[in-house]
Amino acid sequence: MKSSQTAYVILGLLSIESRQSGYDMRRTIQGSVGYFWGESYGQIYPTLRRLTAEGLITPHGQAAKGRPAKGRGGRQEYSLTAVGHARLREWLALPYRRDPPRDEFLLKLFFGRDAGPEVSERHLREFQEQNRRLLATIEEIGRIGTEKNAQHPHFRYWILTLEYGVARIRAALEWSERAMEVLEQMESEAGRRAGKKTRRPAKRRS
Amino acid sequence: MKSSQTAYVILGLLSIESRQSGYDMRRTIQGSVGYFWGESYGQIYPTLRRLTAEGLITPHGQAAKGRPAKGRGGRQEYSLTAVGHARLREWLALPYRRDPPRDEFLLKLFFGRDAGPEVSERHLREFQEQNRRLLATIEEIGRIGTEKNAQHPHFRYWILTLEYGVARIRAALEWSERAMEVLEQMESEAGRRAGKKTRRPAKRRS
DNA sequence: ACACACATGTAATTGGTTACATGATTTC
DNA sequence: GAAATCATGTAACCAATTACATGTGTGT
Repeated sequence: MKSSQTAYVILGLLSIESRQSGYDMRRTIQGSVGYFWGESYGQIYPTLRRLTAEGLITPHGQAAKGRPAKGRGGRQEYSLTAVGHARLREWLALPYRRDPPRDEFLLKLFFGRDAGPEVSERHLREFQEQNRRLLATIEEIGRIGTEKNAQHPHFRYWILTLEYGVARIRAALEWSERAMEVLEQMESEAGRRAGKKTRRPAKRRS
Repeated sequence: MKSSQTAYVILGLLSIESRQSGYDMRRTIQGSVGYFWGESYGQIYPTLRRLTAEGLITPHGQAAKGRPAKGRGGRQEYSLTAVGHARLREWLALPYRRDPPRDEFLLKLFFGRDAGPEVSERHLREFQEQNRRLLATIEEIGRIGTEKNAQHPHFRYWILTLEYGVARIRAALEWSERAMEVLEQMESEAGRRAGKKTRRPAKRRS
């Protein structure tokens, strides 16, 4: 009845392309919505079963009877049923729920003064690198997607989400430049206060 | 030993201001880091106990012996211990972990074509309103914070996080303007294809 | 008298990650 | 024949939300 978000990702993916296995889905997710959504196998496989039991998707081929059938041949593909498709559309029309925000980077920055500016600076640098990598990834996704899917009816929705990702990351990077200056400023102040020998605030012990 | 993030929020809050109760903390969180962090009572109170047991915080006053002591007088305040403070600093120095991203708004937009542009437009409009409200909130937090805390040693870290929030939201709003145009464009195309009588794509039933 | 804000907590449930286990097939 | 990749799954754990339960003091 009340399906998790994972279920809808699966339905959505199958609505775009039939005959995907759990393994496929995970890879598709990483290569398309990866920058704003993630799923683990531990979540995908059980959900696949549940959706099958509920009749929202159907397995293909000999249909999963008997043992799990491991190994490369053990591949089990699924497709959407009409019911599943209807269910997806229902869900799409429902207001999205915004999940409680949790950003540990910001949390550490917020409490950062206790650790001294060098620590925050380190986190910030990591943040920048991460965002640059992410930007590269998104742009790559966009490039590949445009090459081979420009005709696809979903295409325009896809670029919308991509563009949002790009906008968000660019904003983060711009902010991070300014933030870095602030932190460097604070460090040099701390250094001056501490005298010439060390630029560390006195606190440090071994 | 391995403490949840909630534990560190508590330690952090107490490092800034002592003698807070669980109730206080929740309100403080909402009024300061609320736009990037949330906590529920169901998480705070158990954690408070655990942290007390581990000696990272101490209860004040008659110290929590006997019954829970409900009602307005039942207020139990806590402060950081030296160990707790050390632990906070340790955690601050550790690399932040980035939690798996999950944005249902983007997910629905990504799969949006199945529901037609009107649906996505509705979500987008909600998204805009939400972000405008959030922007107002953050700016309010910033205003109040600047008025009464400009001297506070943590102040510069706080504005950094606030500014990030503002930057992120502004980017979201700018993007949303462009996105709205795209969706409207799609709608008018769909309307044209469907003839003069209705501007809805044929799909609709009921 | 009533509503509201203060104040603390528990139980049930969910949603999810991580680590593990297994094994086939391709490629080098 | 070793390593990488394809492929499926389970068990243990954990973090967190939600809904509930309880009760006091203050302001109108």
